Amino acid sequence: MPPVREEDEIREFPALGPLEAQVIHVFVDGMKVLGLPRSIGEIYGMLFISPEPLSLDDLVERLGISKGSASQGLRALKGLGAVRETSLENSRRCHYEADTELKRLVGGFIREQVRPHLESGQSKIGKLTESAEGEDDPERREFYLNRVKQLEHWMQKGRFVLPLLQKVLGE
Amino acid sequence: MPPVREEDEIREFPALGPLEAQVIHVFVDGMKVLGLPRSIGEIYGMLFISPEPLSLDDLVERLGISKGSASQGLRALKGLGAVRETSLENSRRCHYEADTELKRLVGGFIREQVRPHLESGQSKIGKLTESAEGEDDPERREFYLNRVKQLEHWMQKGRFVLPLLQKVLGE
DNA sequence: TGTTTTGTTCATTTCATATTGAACACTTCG
DNA sequence: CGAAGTGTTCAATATGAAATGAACAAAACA
Repeated sequence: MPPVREEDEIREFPALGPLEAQVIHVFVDGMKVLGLPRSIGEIYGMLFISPEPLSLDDLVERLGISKGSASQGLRALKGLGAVRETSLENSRRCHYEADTELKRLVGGFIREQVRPHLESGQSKIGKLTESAEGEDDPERREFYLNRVKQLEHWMQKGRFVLPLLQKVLGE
Repeated sequence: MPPVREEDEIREFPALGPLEAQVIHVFVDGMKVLGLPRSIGEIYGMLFISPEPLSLDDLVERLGISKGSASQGLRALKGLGAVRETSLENSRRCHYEADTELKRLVGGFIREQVRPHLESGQSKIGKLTESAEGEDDPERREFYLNRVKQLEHWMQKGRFVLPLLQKVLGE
């Protein structure tokens, strides 16, 4: 497998300059770490490095993605509070710009991506105790109940740590 | 689409009791959030809820996964420090048990999954400034340099927050 | 009203990644 | 030594999530 040269990466976005392409790569990687699709990274990166607000069709052209992707990506980013709509005068299209307040971004991510999973885990764990109680062998039952306790303890830590994170990262 | 009943989920693991199946589901979901493959969640979950250490073939049988998956999954879990090898007497096979110390788990995850990405992002961002300097229009250049600064600032926060996380979650 | 612009939806396709399983290496035993 | 037991590797495959794009609304014009 030949190594990927930087030029190759940049040709990925024929409509963009090197800086824009590099920034977008950073965000694509970042979003991947957070479990978000690459198109969302591309869109946010594009808006982040654009001095002017961009319309949906701007994104479609510059990134070479479909209208569907752009639409869905923008919806998700709005949900995260990562993108602001601005109604530019002398155009009836909607234009978007990146919101760069870390506190808001972290908050949105936690609200949309972390909390739901924590809560569903929470409810799953709630049902575990009764399953453990059903074990006949007392030694095993003890072990199982301990493990369930452990899980509950971890969840507790999780709930404790989230607001802390928000506070620390809040500028 | 008919709703998934709990029985259906449990039939997924014919060799397991309800408690084991439920616990494994919790870990599969959890690992998915962290971006790790389901087989790793299954293996760790199985070990977590097993009172005795299990061999590779135990995992293959009980979870219904391939030897290849089990082997690779165990390797990854060892890398994360989430699994301990114990050499059981009267068996020459290697047996494994879950390590449940949260501090160790968080540390392993940060070391294996988070740090590498942070560092690659770091180096990418390092190269951005020169690209921004290349912009001719002074107003745009100013904007670009500000955004790059912003990125650097975020990275800094990230590096600052990780050890804090480890400390807070350390039992 | 009909037409154009703008954006959304969702069945299909594409693509990245996880999983498989057969071949392989290494031990241990007889 | 050969045979059986144990675990790894990796090319091929299966799977699931994301991207596509055509059909569809909804609004803005003329």
